[in-house]
Amino acid sequence: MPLKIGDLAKATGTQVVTIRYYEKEGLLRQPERTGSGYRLYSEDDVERLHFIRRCRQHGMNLAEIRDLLAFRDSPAPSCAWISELVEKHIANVQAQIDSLLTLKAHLEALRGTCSGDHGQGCGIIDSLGHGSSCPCCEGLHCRLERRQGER
Amino acid sequence: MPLKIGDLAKATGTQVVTIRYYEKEGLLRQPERTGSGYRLYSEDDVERLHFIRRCRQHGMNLAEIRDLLAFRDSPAPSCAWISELVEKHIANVQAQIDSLLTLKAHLEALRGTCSGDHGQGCGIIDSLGHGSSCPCCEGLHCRLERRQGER
DNA sequence: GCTACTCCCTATAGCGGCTATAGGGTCAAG
DNA sequence: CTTGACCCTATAGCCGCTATAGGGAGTAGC
Repeated sequence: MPLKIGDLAKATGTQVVTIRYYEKEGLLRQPERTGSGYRLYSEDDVERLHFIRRCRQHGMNLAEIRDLLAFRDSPAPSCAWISELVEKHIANVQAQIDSLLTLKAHLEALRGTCSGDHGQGCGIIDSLGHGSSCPCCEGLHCRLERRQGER
Repeated sequence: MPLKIGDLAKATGTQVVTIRYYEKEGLLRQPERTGSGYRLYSEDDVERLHFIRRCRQHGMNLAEIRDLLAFRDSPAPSCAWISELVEKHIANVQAQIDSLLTLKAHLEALRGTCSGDHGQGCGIIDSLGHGSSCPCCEGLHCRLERRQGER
């Protein structure tokens, strides 16, 4: 027995609006409709949507998923490009990781500039620009005058 | 002598349109104008934009940068929140790294499913859904048997 | 029957941080 | 006096949703 959109949403952990969005984008096909226009889905659709969600979790974009679905629907002689796609994603993810590690190092250095040594400037603001000085560590140990009415 | 928007762009490695966008968003203030309406910038503006770009490189969003700029413009008694902001970003970046590492492991597992052992299914498509099988490794070494008309 | 409630429908706009496009004006060099 | 590089404004588009408005359908209890 067919599922309504809300059932499909629950079955796959997807928002109802997102399902309609995927349909509009051509990832899910036009479903059957009841007389009153309600969408009706089958188990196949549940699988298809699971597939899509899993791809999304792997950081693929909708265009890539469309390609994978097309292949799934009618396999072509070669799927070498699928391996390539996965390779590309691995490289991509690795690049993001590298960049985030660098970023983290920078942020930690930034944090270090406000460690409170002997009345030096706070350094966070200084490090970000290099001009005006932040008063926060003007006393010591970078801690907190209380400031009220700060959001 | 004042800079035109293109000069500022070059000096900071920013696109001209992005500079105008920052102005519209209230990160850069309304600059002087020539008689014919060209924007004119000073060295202060160069520094300010450098500050902004550095913050962006640290993954801060425009609202956060607006707050930092307001502080820079007129320092308040406490900047504890700045350290907190940096801490928050470090945690955030770490979370992204963790999530990407997991993702990478998954993608590598996915790649592994198409390594071509002895006629097993390709597994990439299989692993993403779990139903239809990908013909790619049906022979061996993940390459191209023909399969027609499934579903 | 009526009401209340939950679900469903379409259409449109908004998010962030730009980027692109259209349709012009300004200015210095050749 | 034309070419070409620069500048201007205004508006729309990108992605992957999410939110809002304004309504219809279906079911349970009175």
